[in-house]
Amino acid sequence: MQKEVSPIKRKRPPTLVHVARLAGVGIGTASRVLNGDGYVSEKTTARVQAVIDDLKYRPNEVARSLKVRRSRAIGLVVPSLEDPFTATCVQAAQSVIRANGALSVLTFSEGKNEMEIQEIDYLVRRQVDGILMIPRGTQYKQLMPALNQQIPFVAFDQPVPGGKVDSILVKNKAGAMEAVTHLLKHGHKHIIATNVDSPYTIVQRAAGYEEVMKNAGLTPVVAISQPSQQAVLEHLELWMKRKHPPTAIFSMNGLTSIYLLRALAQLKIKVPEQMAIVGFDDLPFADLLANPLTVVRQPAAQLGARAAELLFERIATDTGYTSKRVTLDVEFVIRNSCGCKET
Amino acid sequence: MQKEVSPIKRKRPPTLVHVARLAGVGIGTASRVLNGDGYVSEKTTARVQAVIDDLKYRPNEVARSLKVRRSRAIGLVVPSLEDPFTATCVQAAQSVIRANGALSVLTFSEGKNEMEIQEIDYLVRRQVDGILMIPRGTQYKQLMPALNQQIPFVAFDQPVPGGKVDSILVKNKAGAMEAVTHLLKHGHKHIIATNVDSPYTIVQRAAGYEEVMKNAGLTPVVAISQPSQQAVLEHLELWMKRKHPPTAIFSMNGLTSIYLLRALAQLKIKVPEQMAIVGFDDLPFADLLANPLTVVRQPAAQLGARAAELLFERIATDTGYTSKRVTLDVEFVIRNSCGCKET
DNA sequence: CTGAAAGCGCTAACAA
DNA sequence: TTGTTAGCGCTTTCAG
Repeated sequence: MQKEVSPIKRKRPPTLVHVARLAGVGIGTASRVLNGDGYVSEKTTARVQAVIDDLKYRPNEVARSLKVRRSRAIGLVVPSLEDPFTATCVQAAQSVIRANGALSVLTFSEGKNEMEIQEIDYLVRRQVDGILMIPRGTQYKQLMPALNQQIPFVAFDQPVPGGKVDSILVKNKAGAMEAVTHLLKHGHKHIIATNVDSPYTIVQRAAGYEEVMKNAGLTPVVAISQPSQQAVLEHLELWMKRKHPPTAIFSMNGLTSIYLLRALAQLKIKVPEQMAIVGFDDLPFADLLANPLTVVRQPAAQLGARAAELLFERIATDTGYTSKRVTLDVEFVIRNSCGCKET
Repeated sequence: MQKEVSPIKRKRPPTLVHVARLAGVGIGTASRVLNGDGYVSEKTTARVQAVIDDLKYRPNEVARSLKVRRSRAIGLVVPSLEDPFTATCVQAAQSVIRANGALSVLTFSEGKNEMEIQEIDYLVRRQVDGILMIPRGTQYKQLMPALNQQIPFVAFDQPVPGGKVDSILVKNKAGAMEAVTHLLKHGHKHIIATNVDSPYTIVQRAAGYEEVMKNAGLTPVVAISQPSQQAVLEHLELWMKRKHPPTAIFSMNGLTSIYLLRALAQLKIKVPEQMAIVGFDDLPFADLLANPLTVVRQPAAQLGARAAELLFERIATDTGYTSKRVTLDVEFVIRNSCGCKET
């Protein structure tokens, strides 16, 4: 008899063997009624089922996973839940994961490259059936070794550069162009684009901004600050001291918009009279802000859901790695920080 | 030889057996170097390690879990990530879970009782080592059968009524009392308390409200609306038509505050001049709102972290079920929706 | 120090 | 239809 070593003294839960014995059938038969497949006579089924109910038997999914070499678990790695945008994506992804009978294993990368690979590695050891991730710097060459067991993978929000990886993205550049064009219509000449960080999506948005500015014969200015309230404030003060201070700002993500709005309030710069703002990424209660923000809204829920769906498709067909790219439309939501009257 | 049945055609990743064979050692020895325990000579260790690196071998955690009967996974069930409060709790809990070398399995109950039990049942089958949950109606009698394998369990934000369950809570009643007392100081006589839902926490807050009102010789009015913008608006319209319309509202949770602020804006009721507001639960950008909200702030991150810590403590000591209750302090944050000048 | 062997709980042949 | 058997990949005695 095996001696109990762990500090866990609880008695062991019933197994299929117990069920089979009590029902007076073979373990194979018990398994069959459990899974509802194979041929089992009605009476046997009933008898086994009775024992299962009686014992409150719960099949051990870990054992099942080991045997069938599929865990029915999906790994989900995102930078953090701080950004409501991410929370929405995760929630939507989890719904489709759960609907597929799988469970989602949630992990955070803090947007750090090392953590991204480390977490993937961890998930691979846990034998997840697939991984969904918002990458923030992971390159194809780093991803592949981590995925050496050839686990289906889908990136969303940002792609993994350098190789064949499926990704679900939004129209970053087009959205940015629409935003900046709108500002142009309001007659602004000195528009700067800013952000607190500069991953892929921001680069795309900045490109859209630059293109529109150049086409209009204006000089684009992209300013990236440190991600802190203080840094954004200082940055803003500097800009205002210039010969031609900006009259409009294109804020390239949600968090940046927040910092900016605070900084503007501190410097008592009126929005939109003294400074027009258009942001990329909507905020939860943007309509209730002192300056209702005009934004390019990303379809966050759709993004997460589509990513999960694509992953399951890959798992089902086992198509190996492809580089399918789905690009979702964004929506321009006019409130009044851009100078438009509120509707 | 086993025929491959699943649609998965990928070749199987290396196992410990492969490692052992290639290193010319026994499988037990390979396992020992893998886990760094037991006595293994330096040279053997080196040899095995070399093969591991070479093969890019990744230990199969599922097999390990089955063998040692511990999964190093913690189940996390929350209503949804919609509320930023929950997102913060989850994020904090995940951090301590990950720091303990475990992974977190995230699941949503949508606040529905059936789903809560169903998800727990599911997690139990997956052999999680413990469960962390924000219960929304689950009773002790329902929880226990679901947990029949005696898995450590900690509730947070809300307790599980009717039995011995550890829980981490916040001072709902005291916080509410502070909020209402503050409103009283501003001279209000007609203060109503409202919410869009009425689970445990709200009942506690309402109790605090009622106590303060009664002590002040005033009549408490608790109004619960349907959880929709429209319903809240209609409710508000009705109140305003009364003989003595409220001059102040105690909004008992974050989402309700949002709905209320919108309704107030639509009816063009000025905050705080015509209507003072104090909310329970802070909002992410409450300071940037048109009416910076005075709130009772809950220590969301601490709540999630403490819950996870308590769970690991229970797992380590396997103390069985107790009914430890930790009650965290809340913080009263004065902005200006209550009538105070902004600082 | 190291190898062999016995399972963890379950599924999927394969016989009966 | 049903019972038996052989593992899934790993840890942990138990001998050597």
